[in-house]
Amino acid sequence: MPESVRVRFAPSPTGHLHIGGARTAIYNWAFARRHGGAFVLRIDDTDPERSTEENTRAILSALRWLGIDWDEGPEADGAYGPYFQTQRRASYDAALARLKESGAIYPCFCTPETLAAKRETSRQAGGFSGYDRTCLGLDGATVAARLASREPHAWRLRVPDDHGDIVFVDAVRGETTFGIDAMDDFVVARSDGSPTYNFATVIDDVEMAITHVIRGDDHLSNTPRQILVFEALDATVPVFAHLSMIWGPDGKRLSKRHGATSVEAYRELGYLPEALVNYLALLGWSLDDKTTVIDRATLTGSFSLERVSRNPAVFDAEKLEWLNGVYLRELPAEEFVDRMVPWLVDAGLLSADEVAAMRFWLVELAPLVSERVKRLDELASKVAFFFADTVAIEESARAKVLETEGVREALDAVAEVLDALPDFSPAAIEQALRAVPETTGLKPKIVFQAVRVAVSGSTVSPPLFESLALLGKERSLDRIRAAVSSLAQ
RNA sequence: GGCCCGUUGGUCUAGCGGUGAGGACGCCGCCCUCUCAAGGCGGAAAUCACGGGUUCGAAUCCCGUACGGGCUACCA
Repeated sequence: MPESVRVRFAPSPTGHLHIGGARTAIYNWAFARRHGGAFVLRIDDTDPERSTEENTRAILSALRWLGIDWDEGPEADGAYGPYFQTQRRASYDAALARLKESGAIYPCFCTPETLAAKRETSRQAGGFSGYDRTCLGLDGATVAARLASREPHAWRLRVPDDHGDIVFVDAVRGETTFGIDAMDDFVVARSDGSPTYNFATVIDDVEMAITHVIRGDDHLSNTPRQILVFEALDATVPVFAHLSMIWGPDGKRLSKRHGATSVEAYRELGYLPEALVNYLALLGWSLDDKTTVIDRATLTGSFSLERVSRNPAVFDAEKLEWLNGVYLRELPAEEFVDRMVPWLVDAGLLSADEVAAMRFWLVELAPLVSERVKRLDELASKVAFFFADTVAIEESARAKVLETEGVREALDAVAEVLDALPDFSPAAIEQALRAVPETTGLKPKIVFQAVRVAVSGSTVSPPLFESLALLGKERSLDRIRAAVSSLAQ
């Protein structure tokens, strides 16, 4: 690429960061990183009704959590600011003045009511339903007089009469053509002087020297209009790349009724940001014909618009879960502990100031559970028995496992054997426990399950011998003996 | 209505004129195994939306049709 790449992500702070928006951000970011360019974050906060500072903060924090860093934008400065549209009004006004000067735009005094009525009738008749250029036909004196009388008016971009069809090469869709006949003189400035979206966006992209506009499919039809603005401004038209939508399982646009849709919600559900980024990157882009697990470095090193898919993608929560499990398993124990601790603290299993002292123990615990969860939020219930003083034994587990002929005696024997162990290591425990069945006549599995239930309260737990070792001799024995006495008649 | 865009197993995708249409999730089975996972092996699952062309040859190129989506605002 000749000039240095500059891309932007321009969310509207009318809500939290949506999964679809996150994917757009990821693609922009990865593209910028890949080409050594700049990733600009711009806040499209021109809708005063719905935009809030709180949403802006939430979006920034979601992006940070994902690890999507921006080179310019809020809290990052940059030479092309300000990065909030509400602070860029002077730019829009200046551009408007320039276009008035050049005659590229003209005032329109038509009222919204008459426009709506005309639109309705022409649509009924079929065919073109754009503006009929009533106000373009006004003579100079009339316009001057009506302007002078401060009659309310919007400003419209005049589509040049000699303009051919609008053709551009979309980086993901290829050549796309819009017939010029279907283009009407659209409004660039409202009667209150404020710029419309299609105008403001272009001014911003021009002034921020954006080279590639990577955005959602829903803007594809806006592109010819925006190209007209670039041309009126005599600015270089950037490369456009339109991403298809993300759908829910029913083929409809992803929305709340499909479940979690915000990045924040996935964080709260116990997903790892690297897994979410990987999953989203793959939702419409592929590295090759076989790679599914793609780390950040690979993504930023190999992302390309050519490999972005053109069709809409259904969001598959199950695949995301699987991928999250993959990342969880790959985490080194130390790292896993760092991610796990907040969840355990939140669940009240330990307090923040106990963590340092327990670190070594937690690092031992990590591998026992890391390959048994797909989300961080499953952790607390799986390890709770390690932290409790006593365990509540599940009724079904008691009935199915403990109340079996010979189990009481076996547990007695287990307690005795374990008590005699000088070394309470997993290996020693295993050796000792395997010797018990021989004396009781019960199958090893039966005995192991009985110990598992006595100690963890459930028929499902992390590996038994390691768990006993981690729990410690004393607490293990207490629980086994408690189970025995609860069985005594 | 008009204008654009899209269509490969249930899902995400590879493919870019000649393939047994490959991979991943999910599903099923077997193995491993102290439970659960993880892992290993194997399997079912795609008339490449449909119909016409072009070509010796089409999932791949062209044209229609159907279905889905977007835009068509003084919303973004």
